[in-house]
Amino acid sequence: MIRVRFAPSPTGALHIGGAHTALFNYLFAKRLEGKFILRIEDTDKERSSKEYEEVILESLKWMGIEWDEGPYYQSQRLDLYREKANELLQKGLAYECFCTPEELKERREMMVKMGRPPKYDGRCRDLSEDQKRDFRAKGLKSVLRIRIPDGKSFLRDAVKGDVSFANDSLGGDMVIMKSDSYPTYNFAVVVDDIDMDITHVIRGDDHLTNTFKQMIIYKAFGKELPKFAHIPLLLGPDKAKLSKRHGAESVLEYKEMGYLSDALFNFLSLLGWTPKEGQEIFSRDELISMFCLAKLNSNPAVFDMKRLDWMNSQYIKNMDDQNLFYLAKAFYDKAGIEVVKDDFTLKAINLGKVRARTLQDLVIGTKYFFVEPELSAEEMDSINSNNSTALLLEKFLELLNNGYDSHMDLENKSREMVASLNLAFKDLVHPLRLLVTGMKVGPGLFEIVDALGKDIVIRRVSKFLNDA
RNA sequence: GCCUCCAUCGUCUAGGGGACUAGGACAUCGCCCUUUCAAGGCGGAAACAGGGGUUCGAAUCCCCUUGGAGGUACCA
Repeated sequence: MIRVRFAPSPTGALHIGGAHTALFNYLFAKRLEGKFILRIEDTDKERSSKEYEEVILESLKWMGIEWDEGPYYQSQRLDLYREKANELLQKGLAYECFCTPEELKERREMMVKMGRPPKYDGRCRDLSEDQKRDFRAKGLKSVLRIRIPDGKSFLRDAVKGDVSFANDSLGGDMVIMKSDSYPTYNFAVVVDDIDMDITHVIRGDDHLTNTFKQMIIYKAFGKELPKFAHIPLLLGPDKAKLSKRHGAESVLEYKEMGYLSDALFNFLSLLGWTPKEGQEIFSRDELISMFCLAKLNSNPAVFDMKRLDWMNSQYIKNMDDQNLFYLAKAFYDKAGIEVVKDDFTLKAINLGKVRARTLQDLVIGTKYFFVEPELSAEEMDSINSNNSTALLLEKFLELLNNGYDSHMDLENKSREMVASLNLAFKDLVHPLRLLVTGMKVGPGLFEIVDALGKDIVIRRVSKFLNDA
């Protein structure tokens, strides 16, 4: 049974990079009918918060990344880590260290200054019982460090291929239990991954060094390694690791901007992976059925908003009007526009969806269906500047009152009318559009008029004619 | 500094020794359509970082250089 995990730490919202990692874990698990486990890594007492944790769960749900097990909380598994750490202590594979953070920092800086790589010097490796007693008597708290053996470690990574790493450059014997008797990240991860029978660890490239540290811990426990897959990081336009500096980065922010979960899911899947040449739009099921770890790219990808916009617009324009309504409802609400699901609203959505990149765009582009447009003085002037406008509008209202079969029919009748007056068609269309929608751009005018209905159009046009 | 990873159009990528005149998509430009803006259709411009090898033959394999990224904590 394949078992993978996504293990965010609740020290911030779920960001796009995290979602990308979660997504690949999810696709992999689904493809091989395995389990996707969610684990909250909240061993940083200072920075972890319940709020962030909730945001992460909500983000995953919105993305449609459902977990099969968990969430497990590391903060509730402290006894296990202590027990396992003690095991290593008993075996002599770990030892107590009384160096203070200040001392360590000082020594590190010194080493860097001397042009040497910063590394713990192992001075507490072989303390005598007397020495330890002295330290404790002075009130010093100890951490537990694991001994890092000499030599080189080899990793067969599912996406990177073979990587080797000298244990010597791992930074010296590493801390596994902090002085507050909480486990460190690397230790808790390994204890949990072993305990939870994780078979494949799929995580960001930035963990590559951690993997080599963790391999030491696996070895200390005499456990088999899971398969590792380090997927490339997502980059911002400046090619640096995607972060807050690049603007929107949290998953929920994309939701609020009006991106569809399906579109983001699709878009993120194609960052670092090509399921099939010549196709860009894939359903979740297609992505799951085609997923293959070995086909992931090993080079990092830039997160391109323009491409996301395009993909989102594809999903919007191909979605049926009813479903789009359900998704857009929240955005109308937020804009203070009251909408109900009726033919009128669905027609508005149908006309608007072709030119919307986001749900926000859709709301802006269909607002005039629900709210009387307001024209600026400048726009009024532009309408008034042509002295045949009033005549054209009056004639148009007559046509409208006389009835028509379809928007095509109405358009033909309008063209004939304008031609009979020897005037230009655009002199009718542009002012009419502005009066009816308050905008200079949008769907076909006669489709709008038809969808809006006679009453609304007559009201908006007459208001202008009467004021003039 | 040291360690590790990475390197094809601006961006996402196809490519795993000859099918490459390097293909597709987004973005961009032009044209068509047209009452506008989109959408759609058609077309254009646009890349193998550089240098050495290996080979009859290299975008593809190896090495070096350069560039970029990540890591280097009692953070995760």
